Amino acid sequence: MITDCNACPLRKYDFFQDMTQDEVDKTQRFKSGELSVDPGTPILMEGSNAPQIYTALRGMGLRYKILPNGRRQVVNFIFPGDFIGLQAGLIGEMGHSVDATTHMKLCVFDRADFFEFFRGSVPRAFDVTWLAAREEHFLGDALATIGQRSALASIAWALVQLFRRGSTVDMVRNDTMPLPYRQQDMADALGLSLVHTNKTLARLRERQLANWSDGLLTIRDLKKLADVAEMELEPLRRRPLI
Amino acid sequence: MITDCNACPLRKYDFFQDMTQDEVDKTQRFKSGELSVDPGTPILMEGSNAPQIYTALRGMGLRYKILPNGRRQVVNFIFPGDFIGLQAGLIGEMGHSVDATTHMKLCVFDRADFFEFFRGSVPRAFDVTWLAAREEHFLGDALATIGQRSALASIAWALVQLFRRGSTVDMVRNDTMPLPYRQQDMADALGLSLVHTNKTLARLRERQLANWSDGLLTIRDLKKLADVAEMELEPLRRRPLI
DNA sequence: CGAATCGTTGACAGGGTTCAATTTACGTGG
DNA sequence: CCACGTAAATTGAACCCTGTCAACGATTCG
Repeated sequence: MITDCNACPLRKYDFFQDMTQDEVDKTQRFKSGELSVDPGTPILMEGSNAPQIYTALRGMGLRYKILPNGRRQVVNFIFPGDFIGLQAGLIGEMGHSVDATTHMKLCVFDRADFFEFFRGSVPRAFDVTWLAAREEHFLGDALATIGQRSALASIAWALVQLFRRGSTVDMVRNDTMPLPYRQQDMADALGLSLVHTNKTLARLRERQLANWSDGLLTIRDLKKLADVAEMELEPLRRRPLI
Repeated sequence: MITDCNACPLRKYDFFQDMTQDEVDKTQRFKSGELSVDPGTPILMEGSNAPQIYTALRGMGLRYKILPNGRRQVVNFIFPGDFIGLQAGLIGEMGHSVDATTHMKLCVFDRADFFEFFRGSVPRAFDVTWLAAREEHFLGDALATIGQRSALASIAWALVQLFRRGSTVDMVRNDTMPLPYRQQDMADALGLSLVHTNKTLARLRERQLANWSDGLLTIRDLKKLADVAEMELEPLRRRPLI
C-alpha cells in the first residue's frame, strides 16, 4: 500500500541526487505514512504549526500567501519531489499556505521526528539545508522577475521555469507537458492581473513562443522563449530528495 | 586585533539566541579572520564560488542581482549579524551579489571549513538551516509586497522592516535610526522607479508617517505606518548568530 | 437546465515610468 | 577660498503599460 522509499518512483530521475542505502533507510524510518488528497485540498496553512510535513510524491500544488488586503501571492508551484513544510519543521511556523492543485499523493513525516532525522545523519541534514538555500535562490530570481521584468518577460520566465521543472520529472512529451493551473494562479504568482495575464499569454501563443491552453503547455523552442524572458538558461542542477 | 567570539559585540542583543560555550568555541574555530571594507566594496559576486563567507559584524550592505536586461533587483539589506554567503557555502554558488554600503567589519570564514563546521555540531548545523529557512520566509514576504502591494504600501512595508531590524541591534534612538542607503536602493528593492520612490517617500513624510532623509529614518508611530503597509506587526523572533 | 468556474475580449482609466531640468550637498583642484 | 564636477534628491510633465470594469463564450456538473 505505502510506497517503500527503496521503490520510490522519484529516485529514478537524474534530477535527484543519488542516495546511499543508509540515507534511504533513514528516510524510510522518518516517513510515517502516506496521504492522498483531492484537488483543492489545503495541505498546510500559513502561520500554523503543523504536526506533519510532506514530500510531494505525485501531483501538483501551490504555495501562496494571503495578504491582509485580501490579495494572494503565489510563492511557488509544487512539483513531484518537492519538500513541503520545511519552514514548519525548522521555525515551527509556515510562511505560506500550501494547497493541492491536482490530486496528490504525499509522503507524510512527523514534525516531532524532524530534529531526530536532522541529527541522525549529517548528509541528510546537509540536504535539508541545501534545499532551503535552493529555495532562497529561486525566490531571489522570482523577486527579480516581478520587480524588474515586463509582463511579457515575466510570463515567459515563469513558463520556462515550469517547463524545465516538468522536464526533470519526465512530464514533457513532444515539447508539451501538463500544466494544470489556472491563469489566475499564474497572475497571482507574477503580480499581474488576470486580464493582462490572459492577453499576454495570447501574445506568446500568436508569436508561437509558448502555448498554454487546456492544461497543456507546449514550448517548441525553449531558447527563443528564454530570450523573450531576458534570462539565461543555466544548466539544471541536481538536487537532493527527501 | 581580531574580535574574539567570546567578546562578540553582537551577542549582547536579545535578538540573537543564546549560545552555549561549546557553540561559541566551535564558531571561534571556524572563524578564520576579520575584514574591514570601505563603502561600495564588492564582497561576494553572483555566480561566484567564493572561497570565503562572512558574518557582518558592523556596518550595512546590500544583496542584489543584475538581470541580463541591465536592471538591478535588491534582494535584501544587510545589517550587523547577518550571515553572508550561505548559498556559496551550501550550493557552491551565490544567487546574488553583496556590496558594502557603509564601512563594514566582517568575520571571515573559509568555505572549505564550512562542511566541517556543519558536521561538528548538530545545533550549529540546525542554526544554519534555520537561517536559510528564515531568509526564505522573508523573501516570500518581499515577493508578496512587490507583487501585491501598492507603491505606498510597499515603501511603508520596507521602512517598517528596516526600522524593526534596526531596533534589534540597538540602532534606534528617539524613534530614529541611521539608514545609509540611497533612494535608488529602495527603488530597486521594491521594483519601483527612482522618481516614484522619491515622491512616495515625500507623501509619507507629509503624512508624518515616516521621515527618511539625510540618511536618517524616523518613525514616530510604527503601528500607523504598518497600517499603511497593510501588514501585521508580528512579534520579533530571536534568531541564531553565526 | 441553471449555476458555477474559467477563459477571452473590448473599452477605459490610472498608477507608475520615463524624460528632463533644477536643487542641494560635497569633495577636489587651482 | 572659490570654481567646478559629481552624486543624490527633488520636481514637473507627458506617456504608457497594466489594472479595472464589464460582458460574453465555453465547459462542467448537479
